[in-house]
Amino acid sequence: MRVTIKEVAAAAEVSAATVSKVLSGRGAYAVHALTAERVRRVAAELGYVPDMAAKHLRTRRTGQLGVVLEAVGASEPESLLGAEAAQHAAALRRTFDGAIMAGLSGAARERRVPALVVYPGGDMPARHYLDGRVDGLIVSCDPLRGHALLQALSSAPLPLVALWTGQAPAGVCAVDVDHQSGAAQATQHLLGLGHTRIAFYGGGTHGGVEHFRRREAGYRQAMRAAGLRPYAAVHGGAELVGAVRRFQFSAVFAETDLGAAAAYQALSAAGYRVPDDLSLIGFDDVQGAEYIAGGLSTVYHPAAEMAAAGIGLLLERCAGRPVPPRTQIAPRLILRRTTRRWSGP
Amino acid sequence: MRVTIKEVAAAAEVSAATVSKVLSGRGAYAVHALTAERVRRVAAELGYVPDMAAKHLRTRRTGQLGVVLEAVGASEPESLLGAEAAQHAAALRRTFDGAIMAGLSGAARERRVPALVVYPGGDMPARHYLDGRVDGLIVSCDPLRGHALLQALSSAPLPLVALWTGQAPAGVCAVDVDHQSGAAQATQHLLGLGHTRIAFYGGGTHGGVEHFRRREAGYRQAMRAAGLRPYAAVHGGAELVGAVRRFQFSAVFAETDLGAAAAYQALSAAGYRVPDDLSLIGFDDVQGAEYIAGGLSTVYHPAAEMAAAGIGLLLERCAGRPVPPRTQIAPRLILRRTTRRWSGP
DNA sequence: CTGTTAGCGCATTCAT
DNA sequence: ATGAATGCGCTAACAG
Repeated sequence: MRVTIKEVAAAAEVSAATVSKVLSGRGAYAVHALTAERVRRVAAELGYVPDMAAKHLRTRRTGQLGVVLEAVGASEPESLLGAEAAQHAAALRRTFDGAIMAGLSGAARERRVPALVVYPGGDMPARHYLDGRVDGLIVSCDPLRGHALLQALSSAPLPLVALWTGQAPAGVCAVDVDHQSGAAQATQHLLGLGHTRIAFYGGGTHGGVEHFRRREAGYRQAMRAAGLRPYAAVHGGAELVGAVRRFQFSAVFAETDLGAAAAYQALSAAGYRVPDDLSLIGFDDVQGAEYIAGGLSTVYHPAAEMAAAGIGLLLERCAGRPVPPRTQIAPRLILRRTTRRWSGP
Repeated sequence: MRVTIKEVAAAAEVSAATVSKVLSGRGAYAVHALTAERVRRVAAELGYVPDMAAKHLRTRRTGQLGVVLEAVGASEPESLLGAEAAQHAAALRRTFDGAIMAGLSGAARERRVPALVVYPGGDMPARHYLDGRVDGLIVSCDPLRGHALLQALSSAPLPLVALWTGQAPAGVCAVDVDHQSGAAQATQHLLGLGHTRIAFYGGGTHGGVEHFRRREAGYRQAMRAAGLRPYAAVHGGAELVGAVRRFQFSAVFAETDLGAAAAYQALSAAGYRVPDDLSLIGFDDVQGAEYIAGGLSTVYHPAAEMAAAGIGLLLERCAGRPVPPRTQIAPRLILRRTTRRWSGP
């Protein structure tokens, strides 16, 4: 059987309350230094480990955070996305969920809060997060879906932080990557290289998704800021090749790295060289980006940083402190070998 | 305040004990059908949610599983791997952690067990998993490290399942991908295509790592089974090009997809065409593999399936049932466009 | 500074 | 078939 606080108390010849004060009180209670020292020593000798279940019951706090990963383990993506896009999206989401977990890991470990990963199953309503298991919830929304899950969860009287979204329900703290700024940075880099005829490659299946809309908005914003008229998004390899011919594009900004890889394949097949004939830049810095098109320049997608920020915010909220309702994490440019100064036609 | 079992009891005009029997007893107690029905209805009306902390304290079981991700959030990889390899490894691990989480997700959600993700921090010894938070532990070992963590954890009197390893300490259930079989499949595929001069590309920084050793073993096994003498592993782009010249290789099996991407770059730069001059096959099916070398044929790495199997095994152990000490998950070949029948020199 | 008392919400005897 | 009593291990008041 496990050793309890009582046994420690007996061995240290103090009361259980004193042991509790020493071992768990945040210094709020005054205990004689020698007594405290003795208690600690005895506890260590006995291998005492406080029982969390009992502590939780008493304090009504678990110190655990719930992580709701909408993306990972999503069950019916096909119906929303179409089969081929679904496979694509699944791989991407896994990657980002990995980054999310990494970000949570760093932040949560630093602060010593375990994260309880709960999965939004069909029949697992919001109430199930209210069973006293967690002190707060961090929700990694699937940008490819709506906000239904978030909506459902937001009715819960728990501190809530939403990841991957800029527009959370009232009372929910939203954290997102600043897609627009990232896209603007990419476009500005191309502009700074002397390109003016810059294509935006994207807008296909993802059409209505917030993130991709904002990437396109970043492109348009940067173009306009440079006094240029943005081009309409082009999607599909054949269409891109056609558009390059028609508009004499000297650069392509693809809304994702995988899009950039597809663009590169189409362009190469059509005889264009990157970066000699065309500069190419992506978004995400996915694993392997270094091998796309001989080393894809891209925008690093700070998913892990976003997750870490989310944990920080959630803990603030759990502590009852106010937090900003919206936070944006800025991506940054990663320059490799697919962009080059424009040297004329 | 939350509604407790007592309030439900009062509203349903029964005792708290009866409510407990109805709502949580596994049918072991006899309760009149009508009473039970009334209790359930009242509970639903009141929005009663059982308090987990209290339940855990009473039953000494949490229904939660601990997930220890050694890879994600690993803190000092550089010292073990060297800087450039570390970056490489970090990206890879994030991907696989994503897959792990996806696998856990599917399995755990299905069985309605939340997973508590805990991070192996420097000062978080095995005892910390013994505080009654979890019923069992699933440990995703970092193949690039040793078994130190697993060793430390295995002293805990908790059901333990180790992922990513074939050689767990006694009493620990080990689950791994069958790297050797995967590598043998890849090599056999090449052999079936008529290739006999097949290079194994790998063995660099990863030299001593179990997984990569087993991939090489798979290659050697398949070669020998075909009556051929395996070649020594070659590592590095320049070395590969030299070896291709010297040994007249017609095919290359790379121990990882990223290795295949690097091999492809070196080979292309040296004027070799894939698959016209050389067939190429990788291992992992990483995200973007479809864009490597125009569509890399590779071995799918069933990380998610492994994780799912691990959860299943852990739950069996938690239930006290016996489980096989070792489980191997078979990878499968994914054929894309980098392998071709050998048509002579 | 320390000990005593009193639950937290629930599941489980044992009566009835 | 149901209810009263008991305690899981711990912490928070309060009294000394």
